Amino acid sequence: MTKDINQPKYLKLKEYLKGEMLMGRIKPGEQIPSEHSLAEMFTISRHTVRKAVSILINEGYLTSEHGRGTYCLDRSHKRSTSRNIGVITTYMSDYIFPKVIQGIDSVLSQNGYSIILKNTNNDTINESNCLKDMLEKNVEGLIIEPTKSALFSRNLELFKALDSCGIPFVFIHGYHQNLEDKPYVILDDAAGMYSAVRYLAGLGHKKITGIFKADDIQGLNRHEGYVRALADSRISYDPDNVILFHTEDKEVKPVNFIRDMIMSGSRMDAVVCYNDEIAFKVFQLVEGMGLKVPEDISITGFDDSYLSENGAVRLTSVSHPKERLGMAAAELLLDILSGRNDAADRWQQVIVPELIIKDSCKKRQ
Amino acid sequence: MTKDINQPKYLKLKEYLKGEMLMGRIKPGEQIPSEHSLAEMFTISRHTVRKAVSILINEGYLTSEHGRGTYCLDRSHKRSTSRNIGVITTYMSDYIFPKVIQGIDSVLSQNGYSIILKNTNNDTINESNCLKDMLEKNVEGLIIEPTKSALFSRNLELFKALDSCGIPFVFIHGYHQNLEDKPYVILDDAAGMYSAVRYLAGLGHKKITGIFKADDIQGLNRHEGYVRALADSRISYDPDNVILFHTEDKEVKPVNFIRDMIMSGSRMDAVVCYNDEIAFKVFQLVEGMGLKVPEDISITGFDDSYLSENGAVRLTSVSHPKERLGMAAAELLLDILSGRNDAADRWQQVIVPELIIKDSCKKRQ
DNA sequence: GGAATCAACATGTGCGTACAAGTTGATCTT
DNA sequence: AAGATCAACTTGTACGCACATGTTGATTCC
Repeated sequence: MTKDINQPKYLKLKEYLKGEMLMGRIKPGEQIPSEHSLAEMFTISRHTVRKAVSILINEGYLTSEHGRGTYCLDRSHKRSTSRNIGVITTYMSDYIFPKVIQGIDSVLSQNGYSIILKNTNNDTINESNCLKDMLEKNVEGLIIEPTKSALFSRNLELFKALDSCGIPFVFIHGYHQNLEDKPYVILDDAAGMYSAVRYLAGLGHKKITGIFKADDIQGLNRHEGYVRALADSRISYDPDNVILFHTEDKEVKPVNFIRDMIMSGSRMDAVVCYNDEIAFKVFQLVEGMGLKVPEDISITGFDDSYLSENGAVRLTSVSHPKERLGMAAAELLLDILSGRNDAADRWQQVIVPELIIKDSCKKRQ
Repeated sequence: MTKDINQPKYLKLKEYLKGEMLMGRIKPGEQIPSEHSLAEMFTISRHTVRKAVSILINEGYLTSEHGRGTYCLDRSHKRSTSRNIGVITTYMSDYIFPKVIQGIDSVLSQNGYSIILKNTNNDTINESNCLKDMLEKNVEGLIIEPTKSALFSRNLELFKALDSCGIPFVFIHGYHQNLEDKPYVILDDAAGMYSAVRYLAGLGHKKITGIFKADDIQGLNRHEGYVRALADSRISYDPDNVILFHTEDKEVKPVNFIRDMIMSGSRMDAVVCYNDEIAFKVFQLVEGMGLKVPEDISITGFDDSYLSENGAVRLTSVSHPKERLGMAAAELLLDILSGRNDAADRWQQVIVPELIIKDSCKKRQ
């Protein structure tokens, strides 16, 4: 090991900095002196400092942040360079998915990443296969809409495998209850449903039927908001007035239930629905039975989708910032990837939706 | 994916050089122009050239030898069986995209492939970047919805590069006119529009306004079907009765035109629209002006999307087997990949759509 | 007390220059 | 003809300057 005294200056500086880091005198996360001060310290030009630093950035020792400074990186695991991010959704419908994926793509593609897309069709076994595929494909990170998130995840081992491979992941829309300490970006579903029910109560409605999805956490949270809003409105909770459905019977159970309730003569004042898809089905059913919305029955949806906008009656719905949600998840993942886990207070992001009042609710006569 | 036109100069040069190499205009082993001459060619400083070159050296594209020159490296060892298929669409909207991607995914995932998804936002420059990305990511094949397919493709070299890398691709929805010998799966757009116009003529309508997109081949073909149907119905073609629009003015031009025509007193009997999005906009405009659909004006859409189903009046539209189209493209690509190109007679698939008659057209009094 | 502003400082981009040092091929010398 | 020399090219190192752009925290203003 000959220490060539005639090394170029930029190599000398590079070796010095690398040595400081390898010996632990500069620790991961720590800021190194600014380019200007390094230039002064070594009596070389800033240009030469930048050359030394750029090599160390390329070798994965440093990272620099515009306007802030240059920082020592954690080199415990070497980075892969596939520049691919896996995205696992539950569905690829025209309902929420397109805008969310647009948001994700706009951020990722701008940062040179590509999306590998998979969907589970809300089936736990498919989720397991998707995760295995992603592990094989050496993606650099994952954005996951959890499947059947109301239940404890059966794929816990696979998520742990992601951890041990150093592949970070961000949940979107919800999270598994046994993975609640992981990063996620979700809506405040309870608050959204709360505002819808409070609004209907304020219009004088007493018998407010609720339709909720029972196999994902969004459904449970929306139900919780429903319960809280009833209590705060001094309306007693009636289990017979609540319909819980699963993915498998979403096409039939809600409408059958509402039809039976109306035909048996016990008509409700209003229906709050898990989402616009259900609300739209209920709307079509009610109008098909000769009743008028909102004159006879008020209806609210959730997600503020095209279904709430394009129909014969515009549905009052709870907003869903779909694109923003996707962008937030992508940005969070990129932050984690770049080692900026100082953003621990941004790991769990909850976006509060708003009630968008349109034409499907009316004061009770 | 927004393509920043204000890229730094060194990035522009980097992208240029990378593109030349990916397209095979600079071959492995070949020497690139000297730093001095590149600086002259791009009227930038040598310093900036060096910055661009140093990035490409780091990425493994180039190697430089002191005193001799800088040379293109062989990147062939990068290729392997990734089990990834690239999918490039024009948009990621909720309109047609979700069902097409569902169809593609259902076939590909069943065969163990994953989708790498990108979209061009119907911008040729973005298409170029998407193709370059895909070349780098060693996908095994590509499904491409062409961008601005009415024009000759400006990315011919990149498509040729795909060929020379042995990466097969299938066009969907349309094809570039200078790539018409490549495999594709498309709709018979002319036949679809023909049936809509013939139907309206059969209802007694004489003045049938047509709205067509002029920058993709679907629009041109639908226009052609319109022209043929008028001729076969013995209605003379009136250029003032036809509106052509581009991606960039789709939001304003069609509706403004129709509004002006109605306000100037020259009302049309019927409007055939490029797609349901336009038809829905026209529908909202017409009703907003106090006219009734279909009593006063008949309207047809195209694509048989949710927009034709959920509105106050169900729009008569031309079917679009979105999911089947995606599946057909994926199956064709898999056939080509497995070497079954004996199916040369299946390389160009044209699916004939049908007119779906609903409630937005009526016999002329 | 909170919002807006701004100066100081960080990195990023880009130009100019100069000279060092390795390679090549033509020319000169013997 | 063989070897030395040298001019003309290449890339490598190093300096200087200017301005753009992003971040931060102190200050000011309402």
